[in-house]
Amino acid sequence: MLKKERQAYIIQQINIHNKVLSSDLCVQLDVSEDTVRRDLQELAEEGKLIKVHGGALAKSFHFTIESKQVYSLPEKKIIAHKAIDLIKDGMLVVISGGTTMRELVNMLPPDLNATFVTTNVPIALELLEHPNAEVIFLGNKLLKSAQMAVGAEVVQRLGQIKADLCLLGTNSIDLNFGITDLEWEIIEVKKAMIACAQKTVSLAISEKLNTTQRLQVCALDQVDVLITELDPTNEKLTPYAKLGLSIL
Amino acid sequence: MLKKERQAYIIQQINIHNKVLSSDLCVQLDVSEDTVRRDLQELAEEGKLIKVHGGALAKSFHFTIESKQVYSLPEKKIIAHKAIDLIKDGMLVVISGGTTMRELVNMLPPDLNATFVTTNVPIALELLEHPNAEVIFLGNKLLKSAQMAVGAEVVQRLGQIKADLCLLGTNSIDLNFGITDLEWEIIEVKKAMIACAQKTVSLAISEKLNTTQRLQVCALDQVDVLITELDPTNEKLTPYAKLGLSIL
DNA sequence: TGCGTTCCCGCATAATCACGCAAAAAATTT
DNA sequence: AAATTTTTTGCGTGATTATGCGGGAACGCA
Repeated sequence: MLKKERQAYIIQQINIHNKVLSSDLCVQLDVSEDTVRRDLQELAEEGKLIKVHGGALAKSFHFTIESKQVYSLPEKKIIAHKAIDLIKDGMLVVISGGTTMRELVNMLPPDLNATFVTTNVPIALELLEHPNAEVIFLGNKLLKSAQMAVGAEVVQRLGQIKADLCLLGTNSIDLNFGITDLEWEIIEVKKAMIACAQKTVSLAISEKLNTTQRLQVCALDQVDVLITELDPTNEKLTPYAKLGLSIL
Repeated sequence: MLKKERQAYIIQQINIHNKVLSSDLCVQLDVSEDTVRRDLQELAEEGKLIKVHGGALAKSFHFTIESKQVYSLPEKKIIAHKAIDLIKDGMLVVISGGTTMRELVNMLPPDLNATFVTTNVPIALELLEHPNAEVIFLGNKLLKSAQMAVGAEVVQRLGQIKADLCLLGTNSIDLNFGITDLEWEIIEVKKAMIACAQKTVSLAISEKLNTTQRLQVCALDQVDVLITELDPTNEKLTPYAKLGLSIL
């Protein structure tokens, strides 16, 4: 077996498992541990992996302490409060994820009698704490990064729903590109959410205004209401109002 | 398992729970307490956490925010530990709810590569924290009391699954009446879980032995393994062993 | 105060690593 | 095709690192 082949195999293994053990590799490749170690060292120098005692880790294997996002930002509370007024008794509400949404669910008036549809696990959990809310979770394979269910199954079942309201936590909103998001699987679900609801509401902190991500969820003409923590008369919002969005 | 991996896992646990216990970690990671302690010490020197007696705290730990983590009974840890040995790489595991199950999910070895199917929201959330587990949530209407999805939809989709293992949190188990539970909708789902799995494991604290509820989930002949916190040779368990159950 | 847990220290063991050297393999030149 | 150079590999040695265990000290709780 050629050296290049071996190293390619190592990279491949790293990509699959995010790690390799020297001891494993020297069995799989039928070479001595020294050779494996030299290979790993070379690959490490080329920046293709991180060498550690006993093996190597994927370059993407970095662990940082991300301080847990404080979800009691006052802005989010303001937004949540405004949005809650849109939810009336008897409504069927489709609700996405995000910390703002969690804040909203937490603040729901206890006597509200509404049905909520979500694919987001933490949101579902919060909703379960509500005494009167009926909760429908559309499940399937769960996406770790967003803690939500995604996939054709979810999209299809959203298509069978006629909702009154779609509450959309929004990462990025822009005059030209509309609402955008990071991951393909997420925008698929959000699209379906918007499509099934009579009225779509975008909840966004003002810092998310006029920012974009790679993938488009929908254009602004599909959004009916925009909620930020700002006063509706704020000049940052006037361009959005001119496009026909209701500002709250 | 590589040292860095272990430390990354510790950091992750800290990020999730704001704290870790050395005693927990050494079980989860399958290393001695000394090793855990040395890891914590290293990470503390790097400023990634705060070492305290018995474990460590997140750097951002606020004493005002007491994490509402339920104090878990040591019995449940023993049970969880026994059950984890049954889960092997590549398995498809159907898993019910309950605090014991949560303990189990929390203790899953980080390098385990398995797929989990559940209908329980808190369990799904815990599973999402696991670095390698694939999580499938079978959703539908959520039952507030059990924080799980129930209904024909769930049962039907469970019927489409061929699982290797069914881990069943058990409220009541009795020699005559088998496993019983409180609510109609729950037993429907549990029945389906048992039916779709090759092997059914009942996890029960010994105080649940020889108790009954109103509704039967299944007779004992459908249960393959019974796990309690007791020693398998304990006389309380011998009648169950005589019925053909494996006792762990 | 007393008891169980956790911690700290040193040591033993085993695994891993780094280095040099020589054999083997591959590539290059003659 | 033979000879020479270069690269690669395996092995031995000793250093380094990682881990577990025992014993005594320190800690925390009742």
